[in-house]
Amino acid sequence: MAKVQNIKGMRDHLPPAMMLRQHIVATITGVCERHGFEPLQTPIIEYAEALEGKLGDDESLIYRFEDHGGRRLALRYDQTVPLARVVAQYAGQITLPWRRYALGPSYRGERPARGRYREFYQADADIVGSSSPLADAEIVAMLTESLTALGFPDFVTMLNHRQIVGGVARASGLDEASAGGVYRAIDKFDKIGADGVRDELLRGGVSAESAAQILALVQIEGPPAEVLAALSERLAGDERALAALENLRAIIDGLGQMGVPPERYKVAPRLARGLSYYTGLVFEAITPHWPEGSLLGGGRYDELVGQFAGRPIPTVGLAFGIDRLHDVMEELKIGPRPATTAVAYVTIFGPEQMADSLALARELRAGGVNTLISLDSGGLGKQFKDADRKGVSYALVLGPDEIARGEVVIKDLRGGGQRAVPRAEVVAALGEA
RNA sequence: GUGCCUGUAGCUCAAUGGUUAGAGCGCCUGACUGUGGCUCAGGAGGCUGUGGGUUCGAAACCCAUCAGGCACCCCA
Repeated sequence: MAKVQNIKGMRDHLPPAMMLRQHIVATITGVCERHGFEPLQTPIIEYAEALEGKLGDDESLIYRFEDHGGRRLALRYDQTVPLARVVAQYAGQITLPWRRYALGPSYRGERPARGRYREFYQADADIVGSSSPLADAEIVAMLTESLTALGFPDFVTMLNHRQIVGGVARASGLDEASAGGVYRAIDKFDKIGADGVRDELLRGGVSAESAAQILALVQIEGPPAEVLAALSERLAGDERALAALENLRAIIDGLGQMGVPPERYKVAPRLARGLSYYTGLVFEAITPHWPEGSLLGGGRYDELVGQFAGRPIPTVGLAFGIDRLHDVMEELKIGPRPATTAVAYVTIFGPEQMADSLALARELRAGGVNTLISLDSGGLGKQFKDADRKGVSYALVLGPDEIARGEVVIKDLRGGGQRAVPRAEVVAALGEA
């Protein structure tokens, strides 16, 4: 007999979890569509070649295999590479700038942990073909709207720019090659502290003097305007870093004008982010309730999309990790938690009343009320118990007396109590309840 | 991928190497032939993750394997 087991790092989502997941998805796609983003879906499988050479060190995490024809294929690693492929492949049918969102599973062969799985769902939202700081700001605004709508009480989005991070490294006399180690070290600041970062930098061959400078830059905190001012002072000689600071300033202005609450974002020079394809803005939303890491992140990547198209196509975007959002919401006990999809449970008094009950169920459904019909006419007690255990809020009774009077009894299984309402008013009564 | 911890009923957990592996919750039946939750009485449910080994004897000790958790790594 086959193993009764799912694959390591891949999960089944039973109804209670699935209902929360669908709420998360509906909330996020709602925000996307209110911003005029268009949906896109691509296959889970891509040519391995399409994914290779874009992820830096972690290509070993890609699931690869051969199909029956010997083609080298791979499961997609994120939604970004397929986006780049689509933009190049359908260049004639897509008008830039293009706002699109995509929802679906991606696969990484990592060691699973809490909030991190080998199969995970992402909702990806990107603005393709614009380098305007307004595009960057809109993405961050959508992130803020989404997390707020989901009910996250206290999240903050940390903003930084890759060329500021690069400037930090350059200011310390390091070349691009050794910069990667510097990014990784400072990215861990919140986890291992200043001394931890210093140790790691020294181990990586950075001089004590440079390490001290990097640490000083990275620890600058305060209101965005002040942080930007302090950074431009320290990075004064670095053209690219100054341009980046100007860009970040424009993005932050945009956030203000879009009405993003100031307490929801801050400039954080220590934010680096691992993915190597980011070129401009980088950001991560964090909450104190999830010390394991970020809720979601993203940034600007002006070169990746162009790799397929053969010309630069500036793009900024973000990825919501549905699984991670779900895990955190589960832990914080936020979000709706319906026990089932049905609101009403229509009992069947007996064989004589079955037709009336089925007709009532049909009326309720036509009126937009999710309705469960009993499969058992063997006693009301049993049916009430069934309805209660399913978590349905209202049980409806249509016995001989009710039918004679043209009424339906609505029994409130949550609060207790019951009342008789005229048959014609049942949908309205449940609608307002 | 590396290191550490864990795996016993549907769930949460008990059980000095020694009878037939237990409890709470949940589940099923009944008390209750037009009314769930509360109460009471009864009942079902286990090759102790899997496969080897040590031992007179293993849920417990050893090895392997699978799965989960934590740290590293990285990230959604």
